[in-house]
This record gives sequence, structure tokens and C-alpha cells, in this order.
Amino acid sequence: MSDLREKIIKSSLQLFSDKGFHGVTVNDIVNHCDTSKGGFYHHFKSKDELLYVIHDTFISYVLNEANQAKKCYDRPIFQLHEMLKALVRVYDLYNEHIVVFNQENKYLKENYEILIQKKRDNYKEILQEVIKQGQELGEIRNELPTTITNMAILGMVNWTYQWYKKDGPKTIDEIASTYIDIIFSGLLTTEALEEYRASKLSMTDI
Amino acid sequence: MSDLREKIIKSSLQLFSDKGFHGVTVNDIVNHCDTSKGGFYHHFKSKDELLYVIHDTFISYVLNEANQAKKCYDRPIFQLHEMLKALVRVYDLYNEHIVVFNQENKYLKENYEILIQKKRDNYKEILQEVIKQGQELGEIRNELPTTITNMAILGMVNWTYQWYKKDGPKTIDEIASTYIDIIFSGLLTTEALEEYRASKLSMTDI
DNA sequence: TATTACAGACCAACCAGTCGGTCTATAACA
DNA sequence: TGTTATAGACCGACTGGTTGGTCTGTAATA
Repeated sequence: MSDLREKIIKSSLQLFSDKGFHGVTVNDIVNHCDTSKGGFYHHFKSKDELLYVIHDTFISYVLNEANQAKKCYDRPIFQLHEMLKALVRVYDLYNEHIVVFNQENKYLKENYEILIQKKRDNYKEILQEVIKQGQELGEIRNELPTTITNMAILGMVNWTYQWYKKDGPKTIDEIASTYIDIIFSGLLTTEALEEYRASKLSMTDI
Repeated sequence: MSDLREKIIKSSLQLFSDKGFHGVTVNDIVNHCDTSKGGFYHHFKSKDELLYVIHDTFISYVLNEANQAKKCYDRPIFQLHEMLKALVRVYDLYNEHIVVFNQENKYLKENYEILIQKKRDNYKEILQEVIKQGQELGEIRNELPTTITNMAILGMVNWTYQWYKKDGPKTIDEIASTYIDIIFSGLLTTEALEEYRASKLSMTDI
């Protein structure tokens, strides 16, 4: 991939995550990374395509991580642990992508929106399946409705984009550890919780 | 208050929550509620002011609810219970306000942004104080960092705007009940949790 | 020479906001 | 009661600035 293309993406990420997609003009972007309209439109069909590329980069990465987590562990409880760990850790890699992903998805043009929505749903399904299996195996409390639980977890984690700062007082590992603690204490059956706390994967070792 | 003013707010809520602030023109709004540019600008200084009014209506309401909850109960655990119940229930009253509030706050103009941020922070402080007091009284586990816990709860609840539909398969009370279950199981000390479960305010009675 | 990579002047559409004007209602007055 | 004065509510054509995108030209590269 070209050098300029990456520069444009990097600049736009910085600008979009700060002022929002509509708060940034194409001219703002090309000025910021010291190129021109010509340079921009040589690499991107439109401003909308750029927004799509940002979305896709992020969701594809996360989706891949989720699939890895499912493959590498066999018990739902550990799959969930791994997925959460991965999802929160992404914040140190893709902080700006995430802000744009959560803030500007409404402005994706029809075709692009469908593509992203598909992957988004795919991720949700994976998580949902893990929870359902956890319930079937008696690791996660059956009283909890699966879909609501699913969205509760996603909400807690995704909301991080609203307040997390890389140079802030809380490290991302500390945050991940707290989320996992709350979620596991909140979801697991007493037996599974005891087992989990006794296991190597206890809170201090995320 | 004038009739038209309310009609404009109602229309804009519908349109904004669907297509986003920048996806809706002032002409879209006045066409939707069958008025004119003149009518619009007679009631609002600018499109930005309209956005502010929507934000303020919602946050002021929620802030008031939170203060009520603090006043009406003396123990943190019950204050928290009441705050969560209230916050989730708002979804049936202010669904569209909430979508706009969470999606478009980046586009508030400087002055307005400061006013809203102040109330937003105020709400966070109230919740944070409840959690801290809960920890001091031994009702909430001390291992949990207060601020992260605070944001975890807010995230779980606020994320509801991303998926809740009034005519969907889940009622708002069911959702509130599940959130409270997860959060209380996740946060409370074993003693407090037992006490809570034994009390009238058990899950089935939210 | 042909192709790719970029520059930057330019254009057409769009959109928030304006402004002169109308219509209705109520108050003041004769 | 009939007439006029005044204010507020609302209308809609118009404008001026902005912005995404195009197009022609040029430099580098192969």
C-alpha cells in the first residue's frame, strides 16, 4: 500500500475522532497531511469510502480476534475471558478507529453500511453463542436472558471509547481487569465463579 | 409554549434520531411538520440551538431523577437501585432524545457543549458518590476501582440506545431487571448481595 | 514513451440563515 | 359597536459561503 494512502488515513482518524466526520472537510484532511485534493482522490473514490475503510479495518480486526478466541479455547467461560481481554486491549491499538466506529456509523452510505452491519452482527452472534453455550453448560446463570446479557456486556466494553484516554490515569489492563471482574461476578454461577477464581486466569493475570 | 415549537422539536427528534443531525436539513424539518423557514427561525435562533434544547431537556430530566433517588433513599445500595431503574425507564419516555444525546453531542457548539457537559459531569458525580459510599459502608466490593466501575455501569445502561426498540421483543422493565441483576451480582459484597436478594427489592419487583 | 502519482484551480450543488412582507388577534379609541 | 393601531406568528424567495468532487496539467518512474 502506498505511503500517502496511509498518511491520509492516519490524518483523517485524528481529525474525525476529534471533530466528527461532518466537522472535517476533505480540505482539512489534505492540509493536515500536506497533500492535495488530487492526492486524496487518487487513493479514495470519495470521502465516504474513506469512512468505510476506517470502519472495515477495525471491525475486521476485532472479528478475527473473536474467532481466534473461540478456536483457542474450548470452554465458553475461557472463550469469553479471551474475547473480553482482546476487545478491551484493542483500545491501545485502534483508539481512534473505535471512536469513529461508534460515533459515525450512522453516516456510512447505504452499500457500505450493509457490509459493516454484517460484520457487526457477526461479532454479536459469536459473543451470543459463547454466552448461550455457557448457560447450557451451567457456567453462566440461566436466569439471565441471553440477548440482554449480550448487549449489556457489549455496552460496558464499547462505552470505553467515550472516556478512555491512552495517557489517562487508568491503564487499559486495569480497565479490562475490572470489566472482567464485574462481568464474571455478575454472570457466572457460584460453582463456575469459584472455579474461575481458583484457576490461573484470575483477575491479576489477565 | 407555542404549539409549533413543540411540533418542530418532535419532528426534528424523529428525523435526527433516524438520519443524524447532519443528515437532516432545516428544510427537511419544516417540511416534515408542515411549516416554513420563517416559522422555524421564529422559535429557534439556529439549528444548533434546537440541538441544544433537545440535549438539555433530556439531561435535565435525568439529573432530576438522580437527585430524587438520592434524596428518597438513605443507603447507597437502594439509591443505586433507584437510579438504575429510573435511568433505564427513561427509554420509554425519551427514546429519541437519548439517541440524539448519545450520537450527536460532538456537534454541539462550544457554548452549548459546556452547559451540557456540566450537567453530564454532575450526573456522573452523583453516581460515583453513591458507589464510593457503598464501598465505604461495605456494601460494594472494595477491590473495584470506583471510576472504572462507574463508567462500566454507565456504559452498560447508556448503550441501550443502540439496540432498544419500543416495539421490540424485550420490555424495558425486563431489560432494567437484567441490568440490575448483573450489576448487583457483579458489585455487591456477599453479605450485601444476600441481604438485597432477601429484601423486598428483589429482581422480580423492580 | 507510457503509466502512475500527485498538484491545485475550478465548478455545481447544497444549505443555514436572512429579510421583506402577510395574516391574525387583541387592545385602544371614538 | 365599528374602526384603527400594534404586536406577534409565520411565510418563502433569496443569498453567500461552504464543500465534495472534477479536470487539466505536470513530475516522476519504469
